[in-house]
Amino acid sequence: MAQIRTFDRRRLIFQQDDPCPGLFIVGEGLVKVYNLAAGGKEHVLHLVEPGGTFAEVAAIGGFDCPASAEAMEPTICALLPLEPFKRVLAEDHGLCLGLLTGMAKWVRHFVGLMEDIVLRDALGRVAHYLLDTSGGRSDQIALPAMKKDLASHLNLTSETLSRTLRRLTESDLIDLLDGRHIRIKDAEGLRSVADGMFPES
Amino acid sequence: MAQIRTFDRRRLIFQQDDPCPGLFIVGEGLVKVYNLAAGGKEHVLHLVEPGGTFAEVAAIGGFDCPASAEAMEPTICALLPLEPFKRVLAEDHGLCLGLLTGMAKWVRHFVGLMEDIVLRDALGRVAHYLLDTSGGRSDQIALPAMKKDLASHLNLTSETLSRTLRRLTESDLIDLLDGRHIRIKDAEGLRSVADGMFPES
DNA sequence: CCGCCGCCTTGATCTGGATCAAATCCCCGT
DNA sequence: ACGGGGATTTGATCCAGATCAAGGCGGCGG
Repeated sequence: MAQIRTFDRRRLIFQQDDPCPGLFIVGEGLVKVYNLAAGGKEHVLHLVEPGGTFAEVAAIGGFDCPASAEAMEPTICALLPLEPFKRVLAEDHGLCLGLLTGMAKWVRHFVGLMEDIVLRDALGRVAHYLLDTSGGRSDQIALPAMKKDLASHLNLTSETLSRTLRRLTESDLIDLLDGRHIRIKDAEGLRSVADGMFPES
Repeated sequence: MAQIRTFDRRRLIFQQDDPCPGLFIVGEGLVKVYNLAAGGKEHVLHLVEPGGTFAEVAAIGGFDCPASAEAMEPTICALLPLEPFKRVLAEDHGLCLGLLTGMAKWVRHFVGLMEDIVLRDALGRVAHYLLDTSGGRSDQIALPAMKKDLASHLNLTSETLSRTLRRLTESDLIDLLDGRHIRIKDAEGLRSVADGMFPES
């Protein structure tokens, strides 16, 4: 029922205000979902990794795409077109319930991002992002994308992100392993920075 | 099946991290849904007028309240407690579909707010808010709440909101009728300010 | 292996909006 | 009407983070 779609690196998948083509599920690669301001500034709403979906909200709500999407790496997606999706949705109550709770979780995550941007300063945002991304699982974090895109996600410039990571390193809260990997040295301390404390050193 | 609940002015309805009591529907009054930062700064997520609902997301997703809610005026709500709500939801496919599209619209509105906060400056945010609130219907706008709460919703201070409204007035784009009412004089011009143009005068 | 181009870091400066500080205004209860 | 307390306006100053400006560092194609 679904189609397979492949996209080269830097390929635009859809643009803001395009009619919604359906529900995408990422199989491989990385997709950046973002908005553009009049002046050209970009805000990265969501970085979608394999297993994630995008364009669900527009597909369900029946309106045009509220953002643009671009493949950041060679990417393979399954696309479930709008009509069959709506048909299945109208029949399958279990699916409907599942989507509802999935959407609720997604909204909550999104409210969290908004809170970060509005209520935390740069240091707090980065600290909170690192804790969230590590998931408490491991103290080893692989950044999902280029730093400039992470910075945009957190509504920072890449310069500020760079300086902020340096500050956290100098306070012995994290280690910068290489450009793409970070180790959390002091999760406790990082948590207090995320909650507005000033790092000691 | 639902209970009626009344709240005095300034009465806290629930706090962030409380277990979700269920789905609220406002009958009369005004409810402020907001988050607090560590340092005490407040962000108004949503101002709920009669006919609106709140706490839906937590009720559906089954997690704790992601924000706090306070009655801004004497307020009457219907509260549909969690258990009966879940029971109905599990049985009624039509309701489930309705909630799903309602939630999608809400997410979209919310993405719009995020876009505003991240991609527009103070002038653009206020101009866009005024256009959105008028709905193109009438050129007469009744502000739903105190200016300091509107300012917080747009991630501004009340001082900046005040100055911004003055600038728009001096550019002949709006008229300040009284503390609670604004008339749009030049919707065209306001739109271009919202899209990043500098007001002429 | 080399060269190039784009990302990342670091430093210097600038600025929009926050913060601090007064007046006023306005609503509401007495 | 009167008084009081919070809301709003207005002015002066401050500051976190943006912007501007160089280097430095990879990674990839040839």
